[in-house]
Amino acid sequence: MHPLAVLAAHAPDSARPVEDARARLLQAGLKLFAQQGYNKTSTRELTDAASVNIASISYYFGDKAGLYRAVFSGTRGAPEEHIALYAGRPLTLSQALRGFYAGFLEPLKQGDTARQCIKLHFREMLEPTGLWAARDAHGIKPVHDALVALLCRHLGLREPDTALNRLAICLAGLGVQLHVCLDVHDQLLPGITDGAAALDGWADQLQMFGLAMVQAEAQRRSVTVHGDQVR
Amino acid sequence: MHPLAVLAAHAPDSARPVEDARARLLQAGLKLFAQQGYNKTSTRELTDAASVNIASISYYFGDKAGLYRAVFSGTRGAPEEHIALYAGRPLTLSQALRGFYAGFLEPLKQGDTARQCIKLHFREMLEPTGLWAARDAHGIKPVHDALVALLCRHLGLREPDTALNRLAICLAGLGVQLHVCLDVHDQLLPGITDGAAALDGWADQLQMFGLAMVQAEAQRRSVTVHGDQVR
DNA sequence: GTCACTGTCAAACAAACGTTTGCTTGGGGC
DNA sequence: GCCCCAAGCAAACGTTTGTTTGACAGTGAC
Repeated sequence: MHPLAVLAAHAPDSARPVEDARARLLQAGLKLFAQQGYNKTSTRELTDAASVNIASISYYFGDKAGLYRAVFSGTRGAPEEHIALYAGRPLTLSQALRGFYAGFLEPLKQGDTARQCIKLHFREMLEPTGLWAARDAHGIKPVHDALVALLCRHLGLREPDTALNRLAICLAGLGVQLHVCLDVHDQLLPGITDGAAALDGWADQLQMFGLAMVQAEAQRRSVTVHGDQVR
Repeated sequence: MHPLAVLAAHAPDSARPVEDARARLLQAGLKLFAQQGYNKTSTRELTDAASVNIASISYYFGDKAGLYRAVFSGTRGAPEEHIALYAGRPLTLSQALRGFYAGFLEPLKQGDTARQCIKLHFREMLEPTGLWAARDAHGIKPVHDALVALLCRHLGLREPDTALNRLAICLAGLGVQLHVCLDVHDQLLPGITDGAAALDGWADQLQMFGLAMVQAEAQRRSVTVHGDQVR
């Protein structure tokens, strides 16, 4: 190909990229790191996807780890953290659970970016790179504690015991599993998490299941949870 | 160090290894692949852990992928597959769920090897290497189908619908999440999955929660599941 | 003794990796 | 004119990756 043909082909390109190389790198980083993890993503793969030179990573972020940190910092918090909004308020258990699971489902309603952010967070949670300093800042413990406090209040306990901790783990697990196994589910039953209607169905059912689990635990303790009822 | 010192240090070593290099490689492979995945595990790391020469991988298994396949083939099936034993038999729903979750918990009662086998299976399920040919042979779909069939029978349905599929996903999800988040849980609440007594507690509670979820779904459909009761 | 075979070893291999270098470009300030 | 500086580029750097090589020691058969 004639050298000038390249310039000609790139001519309309130079009008398009209002977003600079830095932004494109962050975008490609989010996509690729979420898709295939940190180690499996090479620097050349990143710069090719972003259509920038290899040296740009060093130029803008110091190194590959710097890019990862920048990508991770730019993402919103994990979905479970919605619980903080509901745990402290005088809502019924049913309402609190609704909000809890809505936090998990909301990112699925939005675009690819939101999905990728969540995927990256779960990746970091299940297999820490060590690059993201926050030991528990991306919030497993505080979320669990909030959930435990909520359950204690509704079950009339002063202190959580082992069984209540297991209940909290299982309640959160329903939401976690939804994201972790997302690809598996979609391959097993295509479209089971696609569309707003399907996600609303999930919200209804998760809320119902969560409530049923709490009430089963309450019944085991011979305690009644007032204000709610398995419909 | 004097060259002969190495020989002297290795002298008692040559008496120890009744297990040959091949077996040690398989052992190290299971441990490291389960711990840190395929890509993060280098060949030198493997041969160092197995105390064999680098060339041994090529000699015994052809290449690194061959070693991985050999390791994976040597592991027992995933824990969920116990459901096949319970789904077809005329047990109560409660008994079937007991058996289902027992399948998840049993490997935790056994030694490190069993834990590593399970970890490797979940790794392959959530993030396929592509080296293990079996697309669904390590059994997500058949397990789901068996669970769905079981639920259909107990809920009096001819054909599964979306809500029932979601129920099956959530039931299995409780068991899956237990393994996937094992390290997270142990860091959050140390010892929550340690010891036979704790695992029996998990079995009781998972069975109870599973039953509660099924019955909540039955109630929503205005159907009664006879023979079982949320205790 | 010689041959073939098995197993192990240090050394080297090409390829891919993350990173750095030195140079060029384009535009604004003086 | 000049200098400066952000931005981008091809090329190379040194390391690590997975793999292969050729030599060496041990063993049993003939």
